[in-house]
Amino acid sequence: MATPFIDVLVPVALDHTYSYRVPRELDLKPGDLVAVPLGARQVVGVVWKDNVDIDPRLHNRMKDVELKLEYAPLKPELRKLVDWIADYTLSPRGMVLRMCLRMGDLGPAREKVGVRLAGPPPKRMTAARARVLSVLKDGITLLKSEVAREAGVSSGVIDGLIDEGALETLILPPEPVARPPDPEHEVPDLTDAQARAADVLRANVLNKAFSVTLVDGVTGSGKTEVYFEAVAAAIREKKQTLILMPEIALTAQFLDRFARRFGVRPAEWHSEIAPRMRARTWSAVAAGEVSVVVGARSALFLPYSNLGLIIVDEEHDPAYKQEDGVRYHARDMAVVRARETGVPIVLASATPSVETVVNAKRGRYGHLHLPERFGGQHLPSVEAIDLRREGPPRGRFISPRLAEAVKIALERGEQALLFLNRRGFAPLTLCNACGHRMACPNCDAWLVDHRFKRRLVCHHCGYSMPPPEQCPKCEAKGSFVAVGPGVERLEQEAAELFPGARTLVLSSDLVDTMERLRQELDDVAQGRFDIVIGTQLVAKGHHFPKLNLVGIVDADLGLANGDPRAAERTFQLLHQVVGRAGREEGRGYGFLQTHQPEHPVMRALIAQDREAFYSAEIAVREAASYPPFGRLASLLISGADKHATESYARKIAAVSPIHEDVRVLGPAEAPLAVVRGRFRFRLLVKSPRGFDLSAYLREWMAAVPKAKGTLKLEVDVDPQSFF
DNA sequence: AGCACGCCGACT
DNA sequence: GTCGGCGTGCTC
Repeated sequence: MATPFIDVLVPVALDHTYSYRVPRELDLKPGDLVAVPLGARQVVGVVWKDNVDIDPRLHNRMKDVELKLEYAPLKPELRKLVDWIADYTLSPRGMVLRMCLRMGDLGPAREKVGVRLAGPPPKRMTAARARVLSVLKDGITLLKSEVAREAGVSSGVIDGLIDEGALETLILPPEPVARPPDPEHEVPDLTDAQARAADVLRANVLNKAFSVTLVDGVTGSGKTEVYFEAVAAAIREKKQTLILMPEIALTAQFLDRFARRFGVRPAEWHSEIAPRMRARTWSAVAAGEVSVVVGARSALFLPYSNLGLIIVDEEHDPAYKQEDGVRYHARDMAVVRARETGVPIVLASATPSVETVVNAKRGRYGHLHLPERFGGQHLPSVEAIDLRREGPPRGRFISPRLAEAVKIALERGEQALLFLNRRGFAPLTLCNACGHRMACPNCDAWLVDHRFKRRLVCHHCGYSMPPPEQCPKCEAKGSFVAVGPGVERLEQEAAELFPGARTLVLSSDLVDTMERLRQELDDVAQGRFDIVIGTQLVAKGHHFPKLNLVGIVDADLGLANGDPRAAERTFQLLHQVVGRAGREEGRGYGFLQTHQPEHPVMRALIAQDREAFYSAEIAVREAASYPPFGRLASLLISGADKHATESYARKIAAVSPIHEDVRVLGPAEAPLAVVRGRFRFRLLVKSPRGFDLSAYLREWMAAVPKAKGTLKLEVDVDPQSFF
């Protein structure tokens, strides 16, 4: 029986559901997708509750459900996830639902028209017509455009043949979003350690219950091969698998790797999928027609009809944290989704996050360790170059020892990678006459000199200006000097040190399309360059068979910023970069240029003693009650006026609920005190592990005066970045 | 007067 | 998030 009233959650910034009347002819149940009027518009929402009681005061305001959409209803597990994430992150439930409903526009499906032979050949035969008929011989059906291309004729020739009745047209069914993967397509030979790990994961999949397993192994140890066996098991069980990847830049080559193992590419999901494909993928996932989805964090919110396994690749990657809108960590929410759905989840990384390592040590997560590189490869040997004793000459950034090592590598016909996580030419432009530093007018940051683009650029707000002819302060002409290195400057230095070497700079601001980047990475892999100078971009994915030497130009960069996760991030990044060396031929070498070779991060990298780093870092976290030994939340208060912002921040701090377990620190100026012309203050909330920080924050937020004017308050539970 | 723009509150 | 209402201030 149709219920008279239902509650609908709409994808807008509202935490509460709205009630609607149900027209007699509609039968609606929780999870159903409906179109409802909202203000002047119509939106797609989801029935959250049926048979609801209505506040009589609402009766004259209530509207009717417009229609029910022909999609599978959102399952209870996904609706629970929406509620859970909204509750945890203090976001409006409607905004979390919105992430589930980003399904693009299905619109009227564009029909693909195929043609095939029919009836007698045409009366007048021409060479062009004969070619068309021969392309279509044996009665095969091809797309009109394919026939035109293969026969080398214009579509007019084909249309003519259709008009005469020699060909007939038919509407082709749309290509499926993804063909079914074949779990037996190319079963790999696994080492003993890999096979044992694969057995455990397969058993977890067959067990069909919630479990978390860390698969932990150095680059090249075959983590992917191992978890592919779990995926194969899920496919055999007719269950869907979600494989989360930190960035879309990585998915392209991953899809090929998947295709080698399973014979077909999986479905793909990220922000750059075109609307029509999005819509088709969304409904295919909901209908259970897709068995494996590879995607960025938003793929977590797809309406899987039959989810049986989740994989989080590179689980430590900071890109999993969404920093705007709903602030959630996709790895953590994936664990929640696995729990809500009752399925296994695999976290894979060569350098797992400290949180995950601690969970594994405590026995909450299973732990599979893959100790060795595949095919007997060795890990690169790593040495420190102490910049205090053997640094480069003034104004140079490549030390003599590193330069020598690069020369030797080049003589051997090997490639070298110089890693510097800094875009542009120089991070600071300084007037030699008066000491003036070129700063961003909108942010608390220096302008970065980008010589290729001939501009000074702010990396926080995008402001840019041409390099000034004269100092804006003392008006001296030609007095500016570049201070510090960026990748562009390294290229200049490399050109002087290694004349004749073919050098490529890889940096996100120099790449315009993913296609181009892929091409360049491929060129490197093919050995068309001798020296690669790169930022973060080169840390991931692609492997370069001829690369044997990695030089970290400034290993200390990133350690100095006072972020509690700085050491972990630096370790993960440098480990990953150094791991680029020697993956295929010979033994790789890594050099760390550092001012602090005794730092635990450097020591662990040099001794190849990962465990030493984790124990040191875990001890630091435990002593400071930092995550995972305590919990953090950050409140960022920003506004156009410094005093108004600070006083609002103080008001917020003043109404924080008193709780013996909770400490509220601040307000203090945020590390980047001004961004995009907005002043920023921060409050930090510390609580013990296991404390319900969300409930505490909700109680607090209820007492906070509403932000007026340009003031803004953002809450971040489990913040990852402290800028 | 007519309208562009920004701020606010409501949206069942 | 998005729209409309309303006030402010500027232009034809």
